[in-house]
Amino acid sequence: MTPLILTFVSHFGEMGSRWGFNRTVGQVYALLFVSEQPLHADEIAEHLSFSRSNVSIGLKELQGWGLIRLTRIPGDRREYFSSLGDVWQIFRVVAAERRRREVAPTLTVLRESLMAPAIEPGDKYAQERMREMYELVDLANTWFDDLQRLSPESMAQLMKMGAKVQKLLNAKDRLFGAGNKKEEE
Amino acid sequence: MTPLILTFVSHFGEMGSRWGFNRTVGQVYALLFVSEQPLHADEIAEHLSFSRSNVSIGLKELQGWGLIRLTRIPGDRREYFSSLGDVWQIFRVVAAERRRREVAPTLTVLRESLMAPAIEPGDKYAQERMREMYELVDLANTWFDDLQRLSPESMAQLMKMGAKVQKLLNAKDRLFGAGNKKEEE
DNA sequence: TTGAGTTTTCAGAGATTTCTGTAAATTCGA
DNA sequence: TCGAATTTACAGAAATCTCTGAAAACTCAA
Repeated sequence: MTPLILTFVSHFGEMGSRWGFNRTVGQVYALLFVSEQPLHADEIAEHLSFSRSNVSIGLKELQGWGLIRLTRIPGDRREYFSSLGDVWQIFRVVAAERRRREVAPTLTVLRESLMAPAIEPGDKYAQERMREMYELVDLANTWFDDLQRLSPESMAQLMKMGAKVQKLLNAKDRLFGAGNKKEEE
Repeated sequence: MTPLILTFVSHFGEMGSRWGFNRTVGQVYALLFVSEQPLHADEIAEHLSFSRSNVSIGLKELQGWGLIRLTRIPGDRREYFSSLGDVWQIFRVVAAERRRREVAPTLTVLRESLMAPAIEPGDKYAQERMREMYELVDLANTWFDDLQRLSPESMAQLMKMGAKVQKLLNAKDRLFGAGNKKEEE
């Protein structure tokens, strides 16, 4: 590995834990991301100085995330892996997976807590706060889910607009009427 | 603690690790979030069966995040804490903090790697991939930063619109011309 | 300034997560 | 079916993270 790649790979190892996977997984992914050719497990283990089995587990997890692709090379029995090609697709996969792991369970608990009867004193206030949280998280979650259906081009356009989207919303209100809830939902 | 609150608090403990803080911190925050009155450290320690010092550290971290507020009650020397009132504000704080902790360091490493000369074979390809990643992460990061300046009302309006924002973008292009890059950047 | 009430610090115990090496399982050509 | 190449499972070692209890530090009224 070149020093340039080493820096990148190490950083991804450190950040990995913040992103929901461990150091090994982060480094394996980073290495595949910047590799022009697909790599097999032994190459990866050697480059990163990890045990072969550790790499094996990491590769399995990355396949679980859907972030790497298995490639077979004719005449070679080993399994070769490469990263997903398009960064937008990676973005989508990671966002979807994090929603599934971080957000969905919380929504379930909140929903169940809101359905439960408020028996003891304090429950009613607690449920009010939980409802606020539920509504916001649900809204944001659905929104991201919607957005990821947009093409990369549309996403980029929207993002570049940044807060100017506000102006567009105002313009829309002027044109079509702000009070028309049907239009919005 | 009532069973309802207990469920909520436990869940936040479990999820805490996914959200960048540990079980103690998650539970302390959850408890404060659903408490009508501010609580002091001993109450929290007793409710959650944590050691007093553990709670102290947790409270400090939450103050670091800016998620709780210290309230002094006249005639009582103890420090009382309460959660931020508005869920939108909480959302903003958490999003900003995660960008700072998770995204900013990655952008720095990527930027530095892109500035470095590509010496060895493979570096050039690696830098190409890093550039793609940098551009996307930077764009998304700036976008979130922009968005959080919107009022909760505007945010809610935007979110409820979901993918329909696409239509608005198309309408804008028809009205003002799609090729006008100046408008978009 | 004192001292009771309160908060913070921190070393080490305990728990959890990560990683390795070995062994078992799988795959596939012959 | 056999056996060589490869992948996977898993028990325990190593590393890391979390939590506690005791003691130090701080705060404020008297």
